[in-house]
Amino acid sequence: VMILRSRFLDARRKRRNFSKQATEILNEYFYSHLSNPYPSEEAKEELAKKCSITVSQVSNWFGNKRIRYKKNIGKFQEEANLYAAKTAVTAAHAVAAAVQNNQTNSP
Amino acid sequence: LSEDKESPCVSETSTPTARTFDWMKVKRNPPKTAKVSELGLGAPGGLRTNFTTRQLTELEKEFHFNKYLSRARRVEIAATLELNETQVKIWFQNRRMKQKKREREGGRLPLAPPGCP
DNA sequence: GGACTATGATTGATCGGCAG
DNA sequence: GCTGCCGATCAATCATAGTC
Repeated sequence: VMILRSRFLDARRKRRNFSKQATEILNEYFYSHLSNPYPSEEAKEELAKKCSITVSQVSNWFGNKRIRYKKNIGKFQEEANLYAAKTAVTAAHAVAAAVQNNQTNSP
Repeated sequence: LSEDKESPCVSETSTPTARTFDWMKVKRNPPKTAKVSELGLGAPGGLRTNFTTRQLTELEKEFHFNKYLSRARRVEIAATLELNETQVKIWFQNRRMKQKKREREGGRLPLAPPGCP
């Protein structure tokens, strides 16, 4: 068990946390699709663009998120409720806007 | 990009937030990388093998020469490095994907080379 | 200053689908 | 049928960033 974990790979792992807003966007998607948090390739590209990160990073984020979430659902409960409420509000606004728009131009 | 069919895979619990969906229950079968027979290596029977630096170096060298392995070559390498043919096969598979990923992501976006502490 | 946690990346191996 | 490959994902681990 010689600790040969050097793995000739060191300089590669210079991690940098994502920006607050990028994490915000990713979490919004994750919790609003909690029943199936598997973004399509297209969705990943869009998220990557919005977050200013690569598609691979989006994949890594979702991979880690899914695993860690199911590993300890309780720990994410608070976060889940937070984003659930957030998306509910935006959804309500969308509906309101749609209704308004429907009234203004209905034949 | 915002459609979402409330999938038919829910499995219970009333609280709207604590529902458990099928993806949360997915469990992978443990690796079969255990030749429990012979070799008293006390192999539990399902552990992610840690490749040694020597093995990785050799595999990498071979990959540089051939992206794909012939059956014969695979057998040869597996024997030399004391690995399963499957492990060698999988390693090459993963290595190819890794290569593709790097090429495709070759040079783009996020760039912040020098100092920024 | 170091223990402890959060988080992004890596990677051996699995899963489902397709081709030969 | 069976086997290899691909693409996506899993699951465990690594190494660093952040917190206290």
